[in-house]
Amino acid sequence: MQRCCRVIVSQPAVLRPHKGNHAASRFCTAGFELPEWFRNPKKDGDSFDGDDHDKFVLPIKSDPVEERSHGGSSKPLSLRPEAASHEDAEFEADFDEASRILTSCFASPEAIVIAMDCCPVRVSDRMVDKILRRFGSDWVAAFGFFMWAGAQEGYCHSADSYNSMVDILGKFKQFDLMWGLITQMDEIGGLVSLATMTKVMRRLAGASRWSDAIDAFNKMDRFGVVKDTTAMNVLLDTLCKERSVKRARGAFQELRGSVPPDESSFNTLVHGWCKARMMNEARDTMKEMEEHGFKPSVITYTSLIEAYCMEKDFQTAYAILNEMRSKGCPPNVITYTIVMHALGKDGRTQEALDIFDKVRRDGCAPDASFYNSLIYILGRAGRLEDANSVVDKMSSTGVPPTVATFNTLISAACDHSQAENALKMLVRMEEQSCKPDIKTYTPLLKLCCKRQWIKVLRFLICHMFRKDITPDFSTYTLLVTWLCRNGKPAQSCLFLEEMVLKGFTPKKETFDLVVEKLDKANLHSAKKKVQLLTLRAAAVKV
DNA sequence: TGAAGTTTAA
Repeated sequence: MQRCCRVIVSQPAVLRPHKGNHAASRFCTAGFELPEWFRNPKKDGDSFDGDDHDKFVLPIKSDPVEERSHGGSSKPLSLRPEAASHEDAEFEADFDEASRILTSCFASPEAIVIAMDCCPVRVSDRMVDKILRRFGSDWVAAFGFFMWAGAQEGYCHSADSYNSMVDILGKFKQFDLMWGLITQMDEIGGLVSLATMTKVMRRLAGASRWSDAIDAFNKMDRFGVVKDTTAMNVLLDTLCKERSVKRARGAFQELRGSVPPDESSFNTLVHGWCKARMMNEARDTMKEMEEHGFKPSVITYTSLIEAYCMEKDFQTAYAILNEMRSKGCPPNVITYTIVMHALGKDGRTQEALDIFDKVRRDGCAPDASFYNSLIYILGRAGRLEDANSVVDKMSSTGVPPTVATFNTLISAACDHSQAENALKMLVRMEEQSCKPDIKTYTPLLKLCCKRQWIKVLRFLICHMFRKDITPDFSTYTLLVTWLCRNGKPAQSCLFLEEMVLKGFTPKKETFDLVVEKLDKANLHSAKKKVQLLTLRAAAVKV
């Protein structure tokens, strides 16, 4: 078992929110306005880069730039909108306190339990849910809190909380701990459900432990979860999505005697073959499907079309579209989205836009994903104005923009160096109560690294934290590598440290790059630190 | 997150 995987090293304050939350408040006001220094980066000699070349920490006491932009008012900015009620205020205060403790560095979940014992935080389902969401990328913190909460008098974890925790442990490959939790859920009685086992199977397969995923399916009736068609389909889908369609077929052949397949079982397999570009097998499965009395549906054909689109074989894709129409199984928005998107990606912009007319001719209503794809294509083609006007069209046709809409626009703006427009989009999201996700920030973070806008970067990370979004593995990798490549090895190093502390294992190339750049910059002590981290990360991996 | 589609990214 791998409990004490974290080591105590000095905490890089890259994401340190304690005191932290309050530091965040200076950046992230309730209404979220762009700071003055962002709008006028060069004013008063202030640049995006700003200060803090090596000390890349959140401002704790005061930030003159921020104060200036708010008229130097001494009133501290509030962290969040006024709490709706007294209970809400108490909840938020407790949440901040728990969050503060969890953000300190602990060697093990047990150490967190001890630390938490000294604090008077009130536990509730809501609290556990929010903590697990915020610390979903820090399994030691999440699990420590979870254990502590479970031991509080008068409180029992809900099945949902258990499931979230199972998922987090699985995400970090803490499979022993994960199974321990499942046993606990089973002992309490009736808490293990298909939802739980779905997470288990997906995380195991995601870690390339396909046979363990199949074993998990096989033994799930021991926990009172029925091995029915729905459950089998989850297993098949998991194996297909996690790069093992052959194992999916194997499992299917073994199970079909005891579990009756349905239309989705076959569609799942067809899709699996298509994703693996094994078209003969896909066609064979379609035949088999018909022998079982299931006619191939829009879903089946759409999978085929997608595979041909990925191959850029648009001729065949068009031929299948016609075949579908003639067979009385007309394509739908999803089918068209796939074709349009692939055309756009291939640079065939006009042909892609023609699909829009086809959709209307076929009388099928565009949905948000379809529009999002259209926006993506326009953005890629540099037609940002047009892309923005699609959003207006969406709203006018009763299809509200989604996170992906904004993310696509932000990404397009960043790609065309329109940083301010991208940032304004964040404001628009806030205005429209559209919750950002990690994909919202990635292009912005990358742009900041490229431009060496350390201050904006810090601002964004703060903003993310307030939204309960923490960098994932690829975001950390992006931050580390792009900062390194752009002459900010010291800051890059801090993110690398943070990344390891959160339980992520950076790739060897990432370490090598940082060491190389630190060396070139004569930052020897930082280099030594990174070399130590490399060893520790390797130890964690075992 | 999951029987098909959109946004990040090396």
